[in-house]
Amino acid sequence: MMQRTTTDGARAPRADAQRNRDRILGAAEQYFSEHGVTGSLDAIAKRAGVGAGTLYRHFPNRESLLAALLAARDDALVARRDDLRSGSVNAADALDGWLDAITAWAGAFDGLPEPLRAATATSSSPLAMTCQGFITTTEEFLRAAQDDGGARRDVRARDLFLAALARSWVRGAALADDASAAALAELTRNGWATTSAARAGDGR
Amino acid sequence: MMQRTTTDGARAPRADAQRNRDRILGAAEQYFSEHGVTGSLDAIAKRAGVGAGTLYRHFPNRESLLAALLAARDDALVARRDDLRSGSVNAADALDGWLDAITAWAGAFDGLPEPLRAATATSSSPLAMTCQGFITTTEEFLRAAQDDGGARRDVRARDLFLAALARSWVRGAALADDASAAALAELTRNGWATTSAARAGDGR
DNA sequence: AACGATACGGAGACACTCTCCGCTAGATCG
DNA sequence: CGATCTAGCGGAGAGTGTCTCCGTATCGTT
Repeated sequence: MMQRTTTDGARAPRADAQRNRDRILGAAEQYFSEHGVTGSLDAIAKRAGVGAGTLYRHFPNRESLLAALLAARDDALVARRDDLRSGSVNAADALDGWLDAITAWAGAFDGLPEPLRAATATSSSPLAMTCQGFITTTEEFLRAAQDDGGARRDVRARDLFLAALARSWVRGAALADDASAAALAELTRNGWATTSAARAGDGR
Repeated sequence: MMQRTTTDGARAPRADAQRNRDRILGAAEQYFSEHGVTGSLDAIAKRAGVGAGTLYRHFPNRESLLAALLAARDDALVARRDDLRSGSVNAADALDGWLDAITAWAGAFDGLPEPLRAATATSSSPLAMTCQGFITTTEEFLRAAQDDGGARRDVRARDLFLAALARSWVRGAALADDASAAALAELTRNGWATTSAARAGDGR
């Protein structure tokens, strides 16, 4: 019998490898939830019942582990995007909803915004692709809102993405009570949305 | 001869202690500038030519070292505050200038916004007092701008402070080119300003 | 059953934080 | 100017975490 191959010609993964990978992801999900994204990787390996070497072979560094973890959640965000695309009467509301979704997503684990920001900068991290994708989606929503007259023309999607990340980052501060979260959400929306006289001034 | 005492009766610090303290601060300033605020404390001790114990006696943890470092810069920020208080025609511009000053201040070292945010949350850190002071000042500027009709009434000083910190945090991302910094500045201002005052005058 | 290929595990090298305590060297007093 | 008292020094080392290396176990195939 021929060995099973993946579509791109690589050999199928060994059964135990797949099992370990899943265990690690499960343990990591749990551990990061409890201790934030800076929790000990060795502790995750131990919790998963594998050696440190196994963990690092599957995920060479913290970022790639994080990326794998987030990949599982991508679906939810993509679904949200589709919901917003089809279900919103108002392009500005859709953009707003999308930015909220990103903010929530970036708050999945304590301390997550930091590596996400770093990834957005380096573009050579496993997280970078994910971020880039979401920036692109943000671009679509933004353009629609702009064409609709609901968003200022001098705003860039990348900056809105960063602002969403930043909101999530601030939220990590215990001080940022719920009121702060809401306040910053509104602050941000006021920042990009057009109001009656939307003649944006020159930025000085 | 009487021993020199400080005003509150404590004994004057020993000469070498003072010298070492200064050396540590100098080395830390340099090291943090080069490596960001997460740089190795032991390396700072070595660069300062003192033992690790000496460093930790003077500054029990990273935050207190940071706080001492920032205290030296407080003067500049206070001066800026006074400038803005007296020299601004427009209360909104003054607030804007103050928030810019805070953003710049929080960007003194790479990674500084993170401990500042944490300090703002815990209120039991040496950095917390500094932050609290600046929030209070922000409150003054904000109130003036609100009374002047230049800032929305539903904005809180604390949130503006956090937003300034967040801007500084985003700036740490290499991706955040200069355009992003300016864009976020404007985004923020549009967020809190009333529409009539949204257009920045000579905000400096 | 036998044999590669693949993956496992955990010891250990290295880095960093922070403490402990014997000793040094300022400060003060006679 | 010693003598003495003690604040302050330094660095070894314990604890924790990251990440690698390689002998060994296991999988999948023939």
